[in-house]
Amino acid sequence: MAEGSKRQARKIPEATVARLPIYLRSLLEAAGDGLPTISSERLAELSGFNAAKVRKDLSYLGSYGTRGVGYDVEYLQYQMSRELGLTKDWHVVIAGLGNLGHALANYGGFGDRGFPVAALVDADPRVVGTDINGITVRHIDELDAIAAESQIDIGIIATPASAAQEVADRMIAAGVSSILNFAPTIVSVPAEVSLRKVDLAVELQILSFYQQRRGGAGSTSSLPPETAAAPPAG
Amino acid sequence: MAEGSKRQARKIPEATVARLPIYLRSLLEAAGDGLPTISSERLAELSGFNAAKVRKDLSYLGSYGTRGVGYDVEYLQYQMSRELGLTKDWHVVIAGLGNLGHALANYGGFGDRGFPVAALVDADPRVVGTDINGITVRHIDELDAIAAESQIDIGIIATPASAAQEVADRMIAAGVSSILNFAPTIVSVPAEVSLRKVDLAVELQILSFYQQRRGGAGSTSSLPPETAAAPPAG
DNA sequence: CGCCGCTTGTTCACGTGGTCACAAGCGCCC
DNA sequence: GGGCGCTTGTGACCACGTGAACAAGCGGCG
Repeated sequence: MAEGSKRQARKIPEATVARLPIYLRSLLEAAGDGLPTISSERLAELSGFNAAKVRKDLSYLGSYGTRGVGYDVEYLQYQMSRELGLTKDWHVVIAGLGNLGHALANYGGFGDRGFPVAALVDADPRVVGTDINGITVRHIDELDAIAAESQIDIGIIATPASAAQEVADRMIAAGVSSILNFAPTIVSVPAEVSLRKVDLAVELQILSFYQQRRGGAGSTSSLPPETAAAPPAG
Repeated sequence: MAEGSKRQARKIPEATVARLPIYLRSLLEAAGDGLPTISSERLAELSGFNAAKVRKDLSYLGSYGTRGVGYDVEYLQYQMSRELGLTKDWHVVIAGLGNLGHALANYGGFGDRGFPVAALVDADPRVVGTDINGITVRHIDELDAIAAESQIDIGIIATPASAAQEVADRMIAAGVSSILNFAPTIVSVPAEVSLRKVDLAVELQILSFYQQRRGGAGSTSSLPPETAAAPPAG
């Protein structure tokens, strides 16, 4: 069968992709204020970037703006959601129900934003069988069965570092092709799997570096840090 | 008073700074295995980068390697810790004791790595006064007093988005010059304050983008994402 | 004591991303 | 219906980061 439509798959830079969710959040804010259209300048304020970058980023999605007027908030919101793949729900499995995993499982913001938690898994028999936020924790050995019951799109690793690689391997074996890793260790995945990582200790250490450079308690300034993001690793 | 020593403050690229904590973690691993020295190639394996990048990054710290041999693990570890400002403890205050803040407060990994939690603050009177991991939650209005009692170096914002900016402002007023923001909103800080942000929803949406591009359930591959990090915003 | 292999540190070329500036184009007003 | 102001979209330039290739240099062996 041929490709669905004449979708030419314009290549969107990684740096731009990382900003799209921020734009989308800003658009939601603007829509909440009842604004029908928004200019690149205003969107830049809301998202924390500059207007030129906003315009260039949006141009990768297509020419959805109107010169002299701005962007139609609702329409741009729709197009951006579509581009980000947010028109469908992505089912998430959380592995590791320690402090962090527990907090993630209880956090309701995922389901609201189109990422419902479909399953929770752990290896500790004392945790397996308990209920968290209405979901029963199952053993990680059941991962294949869980994936067979319902589609699992994204795996979140909230285990200790020592277990992270094996958990990732099992997720991939079960058909998961996007992984978000919170464990403070390197996880290797094949090229067709996306991997992103969040490491709290690393973030603190980066802050520590810049704070020390400023002279410990803040005197001469050196370089201010602002977080960027890259695309997931294949 | 003149500068302490002939510290010439070589400029380390932001991208390199973001990798230093990863190298340091890899060095700890190597030291745990009892290795006296390590080559750039092996360090590249452990840290997930390539050898050329490792060598270039390390060269910014100085010529701490020995040709034909490699890098002395312990010495490099020390130099890197010093550069990252990890020779002293950085005291952390966590604002917002919801799911995430609670998990962060209970997570012991911070203190171990040189970032002891010095205080917890919240605005909710039902939370103020409770004990978490041996620390009593205080009201956010006491932030100035808390900072006066003991040095506070880094502020972690784990509040709802609506409160984030005000919390940040109060932290800065209390003398905090490094902030890690978990709230899904833009926070503005003056140039002399470092800001980094972690947004779980954004991470998931980036994964969603690449997964959709691959064809939903994974067929043709497009681009794999690997997380990068930038320096904190001033 | 000289040679040889190994690994670093650096240089160079390339690609990506960011910034600026400006022409194109749309809507409104007169 | 024509002109004018406003905002987009894009093209060119520049800085940064990456990747490879190579010379410099150290240690060990004969």
